[in-house]
Amino acid sequence: MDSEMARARVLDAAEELFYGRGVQAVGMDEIRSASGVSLKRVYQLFPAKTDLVEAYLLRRDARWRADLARFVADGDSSRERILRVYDWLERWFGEPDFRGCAFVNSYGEMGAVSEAVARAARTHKELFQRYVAGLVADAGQPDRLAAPLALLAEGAITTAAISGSPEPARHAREAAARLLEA
Amino acid sequence: MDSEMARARVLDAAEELFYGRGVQAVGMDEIRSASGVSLKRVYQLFPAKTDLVEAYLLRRDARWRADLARFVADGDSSRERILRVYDWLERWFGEPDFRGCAFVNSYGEMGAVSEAVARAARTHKELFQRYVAGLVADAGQPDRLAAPLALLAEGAITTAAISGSPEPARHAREAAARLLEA
DNA sequence: TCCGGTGGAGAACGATCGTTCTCCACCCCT
DNA sequence: AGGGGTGGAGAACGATCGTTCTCCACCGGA
Repeated sequence: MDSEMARARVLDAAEELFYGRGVQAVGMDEIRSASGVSLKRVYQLFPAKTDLVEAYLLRRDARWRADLARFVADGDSSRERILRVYDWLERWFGEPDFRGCAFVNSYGEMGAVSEAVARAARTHKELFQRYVAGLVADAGQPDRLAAPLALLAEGAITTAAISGSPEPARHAREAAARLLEA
Repeated sequence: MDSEMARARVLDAAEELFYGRGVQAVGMDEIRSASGVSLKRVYQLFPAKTDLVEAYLLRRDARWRADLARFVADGDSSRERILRVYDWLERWFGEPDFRGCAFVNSYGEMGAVSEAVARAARTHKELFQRYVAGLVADAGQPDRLAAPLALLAEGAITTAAISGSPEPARHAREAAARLLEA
């Protein structure tokens, strides 16, 4: 198994465990056993746990936004594409291992104590807001709609996570549609 | 110092430390030194750390909602009172030690591993949503507005926490006003 | 004045965890 | 065939932390 492969396996295991149970609740030894990569190799690839946490967040950010953008791009009109953001959220909320936003969770857990985690969360949210702003601009809608549309999505993620129901995505979608009408 | 007083001091210290740095980042010894209550007494009052965490969340929920309701009640009209929710959030976001929603943070940190924390977060959010629904009903607005108004508030809290800016409260307020117009 | 019990200070214990080290098997190069 | 270096398994180390225990000072009642 080459180094590329080992790295991917470690990151896969880290993502599943960190996201599913929280960063501090998962020990490095558990990542070793879940990934099948020896502890020595894990520490060669990621010299400290914080490096692994950072890599996990960066990779997840890229994949999350790419998945969202791919789904949204299938919309027929620019207005429809905005609303498809909430459809995608609803699908996400329905996944059995959905547990809210990895960045919000990590920020709540370590944001006060780890500047790297805080920065990763800030960057992720900023890129999401910029993406929404792009959709709004493409639809010829006024710029001021971007922030509330992002807030609705953000609120839906948190509410769905804590309540355990995907319903907030539909409420957010309806409200977004109403904001787009005016 | 009687038992009531000791309990209050411990909870005050726990709230400041747990909210400020996260539950797992704070040791019981630090709560002892911050509260001035001996470790033995702390454990008499709260037999385990989880009991202290639960008491912290319960007390914070009660006070948070009471503070909000007191501020909102000063609004002149029922419509104005709904919008004052976002004004109160903006004041909260501006406080120097604001670090997001204690329940969202605790849920992200321990929700997957502690059913008590998950339940406290669910209850808190449910009571907040019910409170918003009451304001909507008082204003004679349709019930379906309650959920999106709560989502805007929820999104504003998370976004303000991570971005470090109180601005999301104003965006949420403007969007809420627009939803109330239709 | 003695005494039992309450409470404080802090050491001690046991577990967990991040990180490193030891020891050994394997394998490519000459 | 021999040797050096890579990698695996897992023990070991040092720190932290939740929780308990020890020892002692104090204090109200006989």
